Amino acid sequence: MIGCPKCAQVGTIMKAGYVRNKQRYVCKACNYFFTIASTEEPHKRQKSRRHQTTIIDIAKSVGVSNSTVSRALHGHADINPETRQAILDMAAQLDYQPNQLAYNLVKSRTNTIGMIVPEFHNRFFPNVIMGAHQVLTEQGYNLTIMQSNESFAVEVANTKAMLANRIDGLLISLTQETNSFEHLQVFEKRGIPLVLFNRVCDDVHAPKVVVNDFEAAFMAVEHLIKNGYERIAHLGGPLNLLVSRERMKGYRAAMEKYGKPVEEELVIQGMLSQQKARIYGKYLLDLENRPDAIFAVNDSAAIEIMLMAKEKGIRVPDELGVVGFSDNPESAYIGPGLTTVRQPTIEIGKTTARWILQMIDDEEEFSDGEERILKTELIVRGSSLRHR
Amino acid sequence: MIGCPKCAQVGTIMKAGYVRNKQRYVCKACNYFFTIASTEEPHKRQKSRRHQTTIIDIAKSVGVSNSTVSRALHGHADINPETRQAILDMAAQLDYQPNQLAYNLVKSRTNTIGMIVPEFHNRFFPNVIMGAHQVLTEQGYNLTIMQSNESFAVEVANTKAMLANRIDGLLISLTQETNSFEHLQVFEKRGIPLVLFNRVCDDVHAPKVVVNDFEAAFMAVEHLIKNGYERIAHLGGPLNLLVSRERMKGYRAAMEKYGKPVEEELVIQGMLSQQKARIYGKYLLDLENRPDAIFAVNDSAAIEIMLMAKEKGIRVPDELGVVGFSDNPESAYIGPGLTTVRQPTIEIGKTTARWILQMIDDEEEFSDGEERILKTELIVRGSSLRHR
DNA sequence: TTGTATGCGTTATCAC
DNA sequence: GTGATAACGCATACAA
Repeated sequence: MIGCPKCAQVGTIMKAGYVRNKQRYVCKACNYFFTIASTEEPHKRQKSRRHQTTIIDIAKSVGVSNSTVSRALHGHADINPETRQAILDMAAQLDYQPNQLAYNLVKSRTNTIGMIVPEFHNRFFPNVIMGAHQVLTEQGYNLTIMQSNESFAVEVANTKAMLANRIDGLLISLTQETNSFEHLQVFEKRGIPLVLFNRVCDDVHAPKVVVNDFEAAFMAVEHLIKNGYERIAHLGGPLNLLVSRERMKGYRAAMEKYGKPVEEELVIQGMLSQQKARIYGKYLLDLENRPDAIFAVNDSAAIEIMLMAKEKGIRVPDELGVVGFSDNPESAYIGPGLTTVRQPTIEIGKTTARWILQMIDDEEEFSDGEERILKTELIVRGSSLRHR
Repeated sequence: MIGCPKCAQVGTIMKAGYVRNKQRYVCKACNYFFTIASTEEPHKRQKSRRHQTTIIDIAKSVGVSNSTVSRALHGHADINPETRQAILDMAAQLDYQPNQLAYNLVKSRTNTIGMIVPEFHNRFFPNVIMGAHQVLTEQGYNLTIMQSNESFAVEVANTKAMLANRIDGLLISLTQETNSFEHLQVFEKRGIPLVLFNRVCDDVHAPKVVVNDFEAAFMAVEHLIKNGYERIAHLGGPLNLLVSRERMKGYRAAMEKYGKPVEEELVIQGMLSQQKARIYGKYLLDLENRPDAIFAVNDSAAIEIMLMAKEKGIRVPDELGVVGFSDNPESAYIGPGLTTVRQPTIEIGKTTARWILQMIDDEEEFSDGEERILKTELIVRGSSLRHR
């Protein structure tokens, strides 16, 4: 029990916070404040087993203030080269590792861009990541990747986490399920740059990077038509995905342009899973009056079709033309080769990354849904070249 | 120009810091300190255009202290249900988003696991990521992915960034170039959990998750031998990769076991690029006395071999058996099908993730290089089945 | 050129 | 049940 240094009373003393690592007390009797150097417990500093050395440690060791250390570490001007060197040496000696968390907190920016992708199953998103990663690292940004796993709930959770972690910008490609967009509109509201790519939507005011799905689909179908196919089916993706809708439109437009009637029983709109592809494929191939060509919304589906055709003894491309979308690696190697649409995946990544950096630098206003449309390329292989 | 409230002089006033958000001044004439509520500029708070609402804002609005708000937000006990609800409502109304940075700083943990992979070119790492991601998100952890791009320098930079961002643990697969390991030993020194996978090394005391490369290679070569191939070449990877060395050993062991002499001109050790694969493949196929089978260190190389064989009119599998490693998606579709070794990629990811979580929870000591070895599976396809 | 003091947004300790 | 206030580690405006 301690007594008051002023009125010498005992039992009237209570703690009153800390001052410079010393316990501060107040005497209730005489209202006198005083401190006592906390002897047995040097409060925090160096307390925890795993104390990470901080700039304060360096400052103490060198005998300067923490601000000087901070300046030295950041190569600010106006600093004595000798102190500076001493600080740098001490930092190395103490194995100093800057704490990015503290830095970010005080700067309220993280130099980190977030990216949310729906899946890692195909080459598409890994490639986009590679492209974005390259641009971002060149500019000194980190890239944090999350995966929504085609689940709306996970996507929302991911955006929340990104927000909480105060990323400087978000690149996102939506899930198949995503039909509501509040979780994205938050970014707009808070002025955090946002760029959508590939799986985009019209309900959020943010730049979008896409490919010319409509044109690509149009060209793919046109290619089939020019190769003599007449009754072309379309195995499409879920209609809440813009890309599916665009490809569907492209299909219909091409059919119309060349005067081919679209038989609705040959047009399917569904999910993208492999299982579904098999089911729809079977349906199409088992039709009494089966199509002589199929334009599939992606390569996985197209490949399923080709495998089933083989099982059923239907010859590709003579009895059945097939065109896919995306140019998966296996498409070059299967059967007679799968004709498909190649997407500039790396370029998509680079473009989205450049755009968001620009938004950050320019503090550019959210554009009213501006779109950048990258060009695809039709890769013609055996599956669509009928031997006449 | 303001005058001194005490001596009423003007022009003797200078700023002297802030006190409770008020500008503090001192009169140089009479040495009197005083403050003036900064009217036009309420200092910080709400100053920045993009002020994020904080718990303090909530506290003020509700009329309680920030500690109460903090407790309410975290569902602590001992809080009046009404105040609690009021706080929650206000939080929603003000669109409060917790600042993870501040949270992390004070807790000095981030709930984030870092992962560094050398490349995104093959399916391997994306799959590992999927596995790890699943386990980590289930346990409430975030996963931050970085890519070293097969560059040692980038790898070192990445580990530094991870360190700076105070991740709670690191999962890493090394680059082909990595021959020194100080950047990893730092983790050990600082007690940050570290797990190596796939591309591991013996120079750092950390758990490793690998597959049975030796056995797998042994079985692959054994399979070729049992299918009647005699002079089996090995197109190996760079020897500083442990996986390459193990596969090489497995190859040699199998050859030895079955009394096949290893002809050193049929054994190549090199880098993994596609270009190199073509060069080495050409060398092997152009040999005067060319091998009748090739065991390649990965599928990309094996596929290059198959393509070149086709170009040269060498029939696979009759004139040349080929076995790869990894089971890339295209391997199932090429030519007669590529026999290969399937790695449990998803499981690798899950295992590394589980392990690092365990290390975090148990504060487990760094094990002395303990290893977990997952099983591979030989996928037999046409490329190794000679028609006798 | 260097030091002082304050703030970034939270949590946690302790007094009440 | 609630309120002060000290950290967390760093940057920086001002003062010196």
